[in-house]
Amino acid sequence: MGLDPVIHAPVRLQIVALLAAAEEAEFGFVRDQVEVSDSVLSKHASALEAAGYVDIRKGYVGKRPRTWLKLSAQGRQAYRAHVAALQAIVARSGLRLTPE
Amino acid sequence: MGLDPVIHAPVRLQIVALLAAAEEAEFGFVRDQVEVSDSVLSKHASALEAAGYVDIRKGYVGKRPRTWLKLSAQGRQAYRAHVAALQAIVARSGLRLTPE
DNA sequence: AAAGTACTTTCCTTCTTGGAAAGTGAAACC
DNA sequence: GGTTTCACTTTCCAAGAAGGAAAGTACTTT
Repeated sequence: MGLDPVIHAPVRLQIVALLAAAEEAEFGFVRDQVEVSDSVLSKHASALEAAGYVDIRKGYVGKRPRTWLKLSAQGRQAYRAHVAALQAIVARSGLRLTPE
Repeated sequence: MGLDPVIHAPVRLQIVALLAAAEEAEFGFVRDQVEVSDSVLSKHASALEAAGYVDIRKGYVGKRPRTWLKLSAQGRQAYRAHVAALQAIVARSGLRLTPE
């Protein structure tokens, strides 16, 4: 039916949509935007990485560790396909998922 | 975050979107469109009814029993809100969930 | 009486999630 | 040097969701 089970969970949809908008996002930024705990984001990020949808990069800001997340090409494509599937479902109802 | 957990599950989203398009739909029609078994549709329909989102009407066609499902006003509103929430999330990514 | 129709319910097993808390490794503080 | 803190990660656990299979229900049809 086209919906991607890896992306469909509410938290993951939010993470992926957020990442789709940016090149890369910091772990802490995503955590705050999506409003989840460290552990929950960490788990979802790992799951998305395992699926090949997200690349996790570790580095430093000054001397402090920092983690960045970004959508892989595969993740971007999967997200687009997922949104298209949502669109197809919602379009059946006559709604358009478009603002205003 | 606005997504309605009752509606969000893939099968339920499909059911609700389908019902949103019509006045009423027959059980068998919905089952075939959504491609689930009798038991799965029956359970989801009951869950949606318990949430107050769907009205289940039983009647006959000739002498054979038949069940119709329809979105309640509350269900329609919840669906609209859910779609708006999806829209809000997806819009962040720059996508629009609009066809073409 | 037996079989079929149109679902409904129960049973059971699996998957997913989330919160809480402990763990890790490096850096900063006293 | 020992203790905290920071930035996550992992483990533990308990709860809820979901689906398939199969049995059940209430009639009707053959």
